Amino acid sequence: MNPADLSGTRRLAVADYDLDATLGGGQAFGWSRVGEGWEGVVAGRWVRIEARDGAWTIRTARAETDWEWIDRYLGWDEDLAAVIATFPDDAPMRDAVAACRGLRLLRQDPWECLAGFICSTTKQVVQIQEMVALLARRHGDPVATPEGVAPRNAFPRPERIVEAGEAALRGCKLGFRAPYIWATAREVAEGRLDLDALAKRPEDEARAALMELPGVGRKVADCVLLFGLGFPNAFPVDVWIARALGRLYFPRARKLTQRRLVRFSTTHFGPHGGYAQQYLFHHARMNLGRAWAVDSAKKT
DNA sequence: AGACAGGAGCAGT
DNA sequence: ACTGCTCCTGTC
Repeated sequence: MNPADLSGTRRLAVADYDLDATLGGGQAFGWSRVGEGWEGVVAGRWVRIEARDGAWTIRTARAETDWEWIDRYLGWDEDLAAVIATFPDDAPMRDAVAACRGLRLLRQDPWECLAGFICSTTKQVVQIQEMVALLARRHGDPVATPEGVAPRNAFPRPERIVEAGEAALRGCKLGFRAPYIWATAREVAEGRLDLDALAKRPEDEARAALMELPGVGRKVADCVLLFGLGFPNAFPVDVWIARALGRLYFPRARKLTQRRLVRFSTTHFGPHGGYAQQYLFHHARMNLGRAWAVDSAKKT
């Protein structure tokens, strides 16, 4: 290797992992498709991942001796077959698994995950990505990038969000979410909420603590529990899931309350309900489409 | 061009 | 417990 090239490169064989669905499917908002790969910032490091014929190339700006940070984030060594085996054996799940096999759950930084999903309310993925990118560009700390790659910042830590102030956050197109993010960042920055500690608490307690935060309701809290804190049974019910569940499991129901869907989802889908949810969600969005979902919602 | 988007919080019933 | 309204901002 050229001694002037200080970047780290790692190659490994990964099976049963759909990188596009996982990084671009709406569970994380900081990734961009660049050429044949994905580029983002994980644990304060710029990283590029290319998947080709089951072989991955992971590239970093600096040489790395320890890859635990990215292994943990991607969770590629998780036994997907074992997870899928816990799903209920019904037609909707079989269809979703057949269509999306290889879709995975990421293990994100809890703060970045929380901030991202506060931004997500009443927004579509591309718009959330834009807000998150603006926040990073204007308020995040720079990370090292390889020669020839444009400078890039990490997602701002809570302290930087607090410093930025609400007006600057509105400038990042956060709209009415600006005061939510700001106040939540302050709770974390000033030590009143220890996000990492939530992972060790019972799910109900962790959820309740999250829902104390401004801008965090049940759905956002469940996203953070599932995508950031590692609670495998957390099951975010957004409009897509609500429509999909209604159509697939309650085709004759007159109306479905959020509460009823939450109760159904947390009991019916087993110990890895969150994983099952991601499959149903992605399948409904990618393979069935909006017309399918909306039509079903109206056809009460 | 008015509704709507991968919600939350609030008041009112 | 449920309904209805508002909160920014783009997009179709």
